[in-house]
Amino acid sequence: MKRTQHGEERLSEDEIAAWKGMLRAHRDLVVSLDSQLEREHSLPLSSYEVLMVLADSPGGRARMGELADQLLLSRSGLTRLVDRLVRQGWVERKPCEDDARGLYAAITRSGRAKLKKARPAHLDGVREGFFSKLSDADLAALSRAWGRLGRAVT
Amino acid sequence: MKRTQHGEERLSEDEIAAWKGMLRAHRDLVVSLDSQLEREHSLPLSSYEVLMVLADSPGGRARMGELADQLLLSRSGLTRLVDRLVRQGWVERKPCEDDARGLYAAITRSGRAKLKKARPAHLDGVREGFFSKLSDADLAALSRAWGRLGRAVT
DNA sequence: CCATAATAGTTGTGTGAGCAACTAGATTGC
DNA sequence: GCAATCTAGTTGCTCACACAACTATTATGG
Repeated sequence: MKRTQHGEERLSEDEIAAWKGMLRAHRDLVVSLDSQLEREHSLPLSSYEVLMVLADSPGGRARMGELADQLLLSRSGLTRLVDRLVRQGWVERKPCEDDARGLYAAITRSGRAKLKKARPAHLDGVREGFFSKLSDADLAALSRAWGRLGRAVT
Repeated sequence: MKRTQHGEERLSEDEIAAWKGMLRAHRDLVVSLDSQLEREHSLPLSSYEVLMVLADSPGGRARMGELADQLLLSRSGLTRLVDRLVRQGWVERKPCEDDARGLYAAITRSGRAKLKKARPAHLDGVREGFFSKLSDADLAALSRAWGRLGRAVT
């Protein structure tokens, strides 16, 4: 495994494979999952993820800020995403008892129904495009790698 | 390593770690590299990538279509990205001798100069945020995993 | 050859995202 | 107990991108 040093003008073949491979794999997966959801359930991946996080949250609700953090989204981005979901009737905003500035986004009955329909297909998509192609050893190695990257800088 | 089956309503903890880990790692890295380039060189990552591909292409030029494919970008997206680079004077469009429909995007002298300044810092950023945190075994495992995912479907 | 279809790239248009500025409510400290 | 500050969320604005429609050129086949 050839490694390059600080300041060198190029990466090694090995490094390029690991790095560009990630960019491409990520891209291909996200695009394919998003278009599958859109095609089969008229649901963008971003909306799906909101419903999923909410459904798995206690009481089916979460504070706007927490939701934005979990979804790796800016707060304004989340505001508008939730707007769209509210328009569809899948989410509603609820006041927060102990902080009048705060709001909960809460999944509605109809949101749960939507998610119930979409979830199995989506998870199968992830299994098919990702897990099924990887061995146990691959998965373990990936988890280990993400753990190491996790302790981030800047 | 627990694996879930087709049709199951949830993923296992192990699966979630491997999957969400990739989403987060990718996101953190791209954001950090993009803002570093923007901060230190006023150069978005997307523009940097164009310059890099062109500089590494024979004759410092590539057909618009090929470029779009390499950068995982739509054709129209690339048209506008190249527009911006042309405005900066870092790239120029050149007619294609053997196909009057086609165009080359070609890196200019000033584009090469820009890249020369930005490249070491960017590569160090990748080394710091990615390679330096991973062992040889990790890198090999990642490459292997990307190779398996590569044989894609849909 | 000439009509039809395919291809390369650009342009019109809509959308989802971020940043900075804003509003409203909470917290701190003097 | 009230001014200064901070925090939660939204709104104004801009921008990069994708898709679909378009133009110009090349390839096909009858």
